[in-house]
Amino acid sequence: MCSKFQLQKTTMENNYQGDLADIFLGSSGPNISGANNITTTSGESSSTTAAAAVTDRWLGQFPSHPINYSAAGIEEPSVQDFGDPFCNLRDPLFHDIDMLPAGSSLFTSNNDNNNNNNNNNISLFGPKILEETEMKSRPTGNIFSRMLQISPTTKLAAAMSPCNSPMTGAVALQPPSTVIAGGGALVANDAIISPNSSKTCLMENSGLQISSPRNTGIKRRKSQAKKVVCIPAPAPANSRQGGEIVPSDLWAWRKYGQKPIKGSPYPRGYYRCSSSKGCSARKQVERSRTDPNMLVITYTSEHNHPWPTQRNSLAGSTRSQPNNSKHTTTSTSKNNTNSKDDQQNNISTVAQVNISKVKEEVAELQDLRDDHHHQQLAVEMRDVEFSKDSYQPILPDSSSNHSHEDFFADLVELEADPLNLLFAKTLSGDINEAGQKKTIDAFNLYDWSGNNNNKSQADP
DNA sequence: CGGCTTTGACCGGCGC
DNA sequence: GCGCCGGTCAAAGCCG
Repeated sequence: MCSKFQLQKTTMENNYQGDLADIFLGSSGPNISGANNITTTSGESSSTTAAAAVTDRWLGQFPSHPINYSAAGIEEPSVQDFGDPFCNLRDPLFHDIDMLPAGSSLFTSNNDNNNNNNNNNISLFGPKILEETEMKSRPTGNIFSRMLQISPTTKLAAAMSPCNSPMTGAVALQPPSTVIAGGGALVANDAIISPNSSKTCLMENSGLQISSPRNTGIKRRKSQAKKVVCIPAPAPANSRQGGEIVPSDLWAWRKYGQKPIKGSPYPRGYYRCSSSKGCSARKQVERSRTDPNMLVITYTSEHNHPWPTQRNSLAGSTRSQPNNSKHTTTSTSKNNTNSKDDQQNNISTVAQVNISKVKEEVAELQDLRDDHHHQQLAVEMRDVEFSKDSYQPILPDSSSNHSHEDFFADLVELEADPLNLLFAKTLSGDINEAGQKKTIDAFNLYDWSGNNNNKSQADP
């Protein structure tokens, strides 16, 4: 129950600071169990948590595509398969396949159902970024067999047809260091899978060519690592001519180009990180040519800076959403009287603000601790080995010998990953130094009402 | 005024 | 070598 596993860097670059592997995928699909069933750690009946709320509300942006499992030839998720109190928690928000210890079989194949009862032991939070070599080495029959690696040298006939899988309501974010798949698709290092499906959501990647004609002549086309995310398109394809409504994430992106792609009726948009000058992070957004309801986002390179927490660094990050042009981060920061519809439109923006708040709260808690050792861990969190038990949600019947020390260790671990913290807080609440449950307003995180006047909002 | 999107042009990789 | 294709640049205009 306490197995440990390594936090690993991606294969891209050593100074990876979280983007490509940092995908959060939520789920709004009604048939994906758990997305709406997250319970609080105290087991309260009215326990649809803020996390679930945020998921729902966030995903409210996106069209819902109920899965017809039978029609799709997909084995419908069964409660028996995950018959444990962790099931619903893990499934919707923390189906972090990447976090699985070697040999775990969270999403077992049909031949692996016997292992399902062991799922209790799987961490919900331990971020683990698989390296390509590790993925390759995974034996078939477990989760990793479904992670199809998309290497830059592999040609795939199923070009840009990632959406055969029944992913529903997946949302992409890029908080550092975590891959969280919420019953939808999981994006790993150059791979994407659909955990609820026997089908693999495979992204053609080799065809994507990254050139830097005006750079130093470095050939990058085949060597450039990429990550591909497939998410439900927030709006119909005809929302705007040539434009896409791109779900914003925690980074600020600036569109620098758009090209029609041969073979696809949909253009591809090119975005670069505008959070920091000199940041080489880029992403490409286009609709799947086989499923216009899905957006294919390809991330290239990585951010060379921490995530944007300043308001201005996020400015315009949602501008690509034409209907939201009046509700960008700027308006969010100075106008708290948005209508409900506006709130929906601003979900991602609010999330960004709340993430900043989470960071500040973490900082406060850390001040309380004054634990130098863990401070050090925070600095080195990317390389630190940690116990996955640290991320075990506190549930009534769970073996919660969860010491306060461990909890604070969690905080440190989570510091660089506010999204993780976001959910961790929701699940376990906050504990002060005396070990008492502290009802920190985790819901502040999900204050979509726009009435949040908390000073920790990023805008000064 | 700063930052954004749009869009045509430019450039390099790749296949034939 | 040539042409296609995709990725990027940069000017122009828009927006708050």
